[in-house]
Amino acid sequence: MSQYQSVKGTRDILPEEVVQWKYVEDIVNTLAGLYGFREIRIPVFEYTELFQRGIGSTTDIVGKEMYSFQPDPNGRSVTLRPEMTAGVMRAALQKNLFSLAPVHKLFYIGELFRKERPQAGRQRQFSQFGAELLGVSSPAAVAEVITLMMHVFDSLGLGGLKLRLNTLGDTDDRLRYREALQAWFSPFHNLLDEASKERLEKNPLRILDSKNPAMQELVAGAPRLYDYLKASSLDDFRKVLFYLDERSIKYEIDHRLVRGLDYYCHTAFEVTSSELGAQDAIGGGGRYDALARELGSSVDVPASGFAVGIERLLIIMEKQGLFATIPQDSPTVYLVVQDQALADHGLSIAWQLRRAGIKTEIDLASRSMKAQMREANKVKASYALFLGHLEYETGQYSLKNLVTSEQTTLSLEAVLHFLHEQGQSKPHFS
RNA sequence: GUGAUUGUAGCUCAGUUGGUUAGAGCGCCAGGUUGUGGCCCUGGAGGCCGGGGGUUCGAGUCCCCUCAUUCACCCCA
Repeated sequence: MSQYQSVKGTRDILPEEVVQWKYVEDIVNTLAGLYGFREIRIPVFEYTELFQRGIGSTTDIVGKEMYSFQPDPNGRSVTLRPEMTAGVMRAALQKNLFSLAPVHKLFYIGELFRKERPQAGRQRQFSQFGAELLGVSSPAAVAEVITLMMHVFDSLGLGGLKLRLNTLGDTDDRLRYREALQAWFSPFHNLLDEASKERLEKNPLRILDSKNPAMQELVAGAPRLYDYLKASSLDDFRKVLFYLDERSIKYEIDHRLVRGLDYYCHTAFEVTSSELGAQDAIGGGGRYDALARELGSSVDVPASGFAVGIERLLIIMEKQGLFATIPQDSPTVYLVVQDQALADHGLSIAWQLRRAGIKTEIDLASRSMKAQMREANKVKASYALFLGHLEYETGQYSLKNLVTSEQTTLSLEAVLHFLHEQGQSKPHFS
């Protein structure tokens, strides 16, 4: 064990795993593009107030999970981003994107930081991809965002996911419901657990999705937000469901689904997987019409978005054996050099092959031919190209197909030609 | 922040009621004749048994502390 180890809740992604990450990222890039979303990259840290305003000071994220610090003695407090939405909206407002066009469709892939106790599927540094559709208040926008998210899951081949939806109504609806909830819970004040008591004051809706069985029992009899929705809110939600039905996207309606962030309104959704253990949410999102105003915008910017946890996604893919289909990035040629005397010549040939766009591996440690062959086999090279003294003198090289074990003797030009014919060369810079 | 769990070679783990030089499999390295892999065989390197203190003639094995890990609660991706 080395003296230093990675910080609690962080981990290294080694090359074998990076392949998996890129595979996922490629699909995200492709599909987001297919739906007309363009990538945005924003800073990993922001002024702390952005998150306090944007996410809500009553949330756990802001209350106890942020990594905040002062960049200099007189500086304002800054915070490592614990989520993306607030930052994306900030960027859009700061850059006046809405004066260029009323609608912006953005997606992102990036790392987030929350100071939580690590456990299965939860780390202090983790990654999400997500999309934000800004400037559209139609239920079509949420449907669009959900559809993209589910399309990604589908393309990756994930099975056994459950999409749950709820509607939180608009501000009026929630205000009236909030009062109704407080009135209903008040007589049971003594039965509430610590967290719920606090929520009763600050954000009674959050009592609804408590995991505490005792609370759930209590909640079962509580009034439903659904019954407090005005007609237009109800229509909005029904329209979302209509779109999902039309696209054959399966879902469940869950009246207790509230979501932890204050900025949501109308449709909220969450996707869970039974493969994940206790932290079973792989993605979620919803509509957040009030966020822009909250951040000081002078105009309304209705918005919808989702975020998906990449580490959790990869856990599911691993468990479902979905990595087998990822193509291996193995070399085409392993150049086997007889001995030290030919090492420099070997390097020269390797360089020529690479210039020709042929993925070539060579042993820089001058090990025995046997060792080189074992290595060639281990890295799954397609061919071994032998450079011995005979080849050096005659200019005729032995090329061995490592799958069929067939071996032929060719000039270097013929080797290049042959590999090009085989489609083994790739586009390159020259 | 709370609770529980585990901590022996790079990895996965054995290590009996505390008793001599701490083991296996995989991986790694090198060989198995003269320039060639996968299988097989042989050999080798690699462990202050997480760290500190204590009990004991003697501790990987018992006790305490500490650090780390993992899982769960809270909450979220």
